Amino acid sequence: MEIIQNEKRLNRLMLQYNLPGRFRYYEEYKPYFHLVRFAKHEIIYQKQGQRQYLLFFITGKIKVCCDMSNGRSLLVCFYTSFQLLGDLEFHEIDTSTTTITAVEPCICIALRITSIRKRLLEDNLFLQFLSRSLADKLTRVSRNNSINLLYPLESRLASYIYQVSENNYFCENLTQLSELLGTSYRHLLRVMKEFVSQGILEKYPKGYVIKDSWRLMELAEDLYLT
Amino acid sequence: MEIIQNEKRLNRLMLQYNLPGRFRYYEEYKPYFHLVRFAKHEIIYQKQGQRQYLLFFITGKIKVCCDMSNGRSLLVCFYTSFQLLGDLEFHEIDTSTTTITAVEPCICIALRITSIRKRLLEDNLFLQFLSRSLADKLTRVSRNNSINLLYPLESRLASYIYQVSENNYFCENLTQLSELLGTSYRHLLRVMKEFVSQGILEKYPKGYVIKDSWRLMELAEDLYLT
DNA sequence: CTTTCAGTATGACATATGTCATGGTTTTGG
DNA sequence: CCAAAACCATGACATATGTCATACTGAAAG
Repeated sequence: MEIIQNEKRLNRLMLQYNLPGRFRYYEEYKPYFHLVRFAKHEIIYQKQGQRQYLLFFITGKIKVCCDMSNGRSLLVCFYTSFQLLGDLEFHEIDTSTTTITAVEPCICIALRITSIRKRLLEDNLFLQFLSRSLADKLTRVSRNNSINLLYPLESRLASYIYQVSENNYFCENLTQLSELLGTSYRHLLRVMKEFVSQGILEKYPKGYVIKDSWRLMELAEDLYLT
Repeated sequence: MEIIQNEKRLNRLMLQYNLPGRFRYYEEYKPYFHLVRFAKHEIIYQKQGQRQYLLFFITGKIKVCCDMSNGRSLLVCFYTSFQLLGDLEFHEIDTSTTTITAVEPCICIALRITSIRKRLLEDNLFLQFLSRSLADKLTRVSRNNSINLLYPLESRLASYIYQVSENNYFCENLTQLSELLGTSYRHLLRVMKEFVSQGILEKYPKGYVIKDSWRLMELAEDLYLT
């Protein structure tokens, strides 16, 4: 996380995304807002520890994964538009460990909450926002789960590739990806090959090129969508 | 939903479950609290419409299902201990439609919110509670999803049977159940048969008897747990 | 430069699950 | 009481997915 020293831009963004309207005591918190940037692949949130910040995700793309007790990690969803991050962690629930990673460079507004946490608990505008954010996520996650259960790997993989690719180029560690999608490496490879033979992807020594972006989207079945 | 006219019991339960401590303006809401009972199999929450109540689930057992756009319905989880119901609906999100059914007779405290909704939005104690409740659910649902993805139907079915059975007797509409578990009727039958052949269940003309409750629990893998 | 290791790739086989056809049984509406 | 509908049951076959063994490759470490 790199802090961007640009007061003007910070203020512009805060207005643009209506941050003042989301806090009753906005003025009090003002000194604790910072404009920050995350590099591609940088980890934004992980486990405990990182709880000193609440993040307002502004632009870029992030990937949310759920860390399992057996050490595995499963994809939950992607976000590409305004979101509150750290809402779960705000409640200091330890049983949940999600890891949020920047898929593309991201701009966020960070609110350092260590010293204002107590005050935020009295801020009903903020609490409404927090609660609404959680409600939205719950809705989304429930829906995604159902789709996960109902559709084959093909859909999840198509959606994943569609979302993380840049310039129609897809290149990721497939071993890790199989973990993320909750499947076996073997099977992942099979489906990748299937995509290739269907002319959706084309294999290169390093990574794949998307040849039929439209078809990929069709297969994705609205999964993991933002 | 049947209202139980028993002021004394209502007050006792409200104290026991610390309802006064969950609202800043508790006294204002007092006239809107009611003690209610749901019969076994009665629908507690469904779609829109039912939003005039917030429910504090006290005793019994309930089943939460997610209604899909294609008309299907998928099991989300069970609850057997204190829970807030209607938190999602409180935010008036239409995309989410969950149905909550009483698996066993239930006692709840209903709070009629039609006239106090606005006031509740200013009640930061309540908002904290609401938000915390949503955070817990989100955590749980994420976890269950992952398990769903990682374990075979066997686990989900075992957990389901374990939870809805009474006196070691299990008797439900298997066609509906297959829908609920996101699988095919055929496959459900197969696994049921498997349980029988393993001596976990015993088939009777009407329903099944659990012979090996312990094994069933083992198979359940902590799924759908409360 | 060689060894090691992580990542890639593939075949063979097993298991989990879905689909379809078909028939039996029970419930229910008339 | 009969017919229709809903539910239960099972076989055959297809597809989705997992497991294991094995081998190749390129990059990192010594």
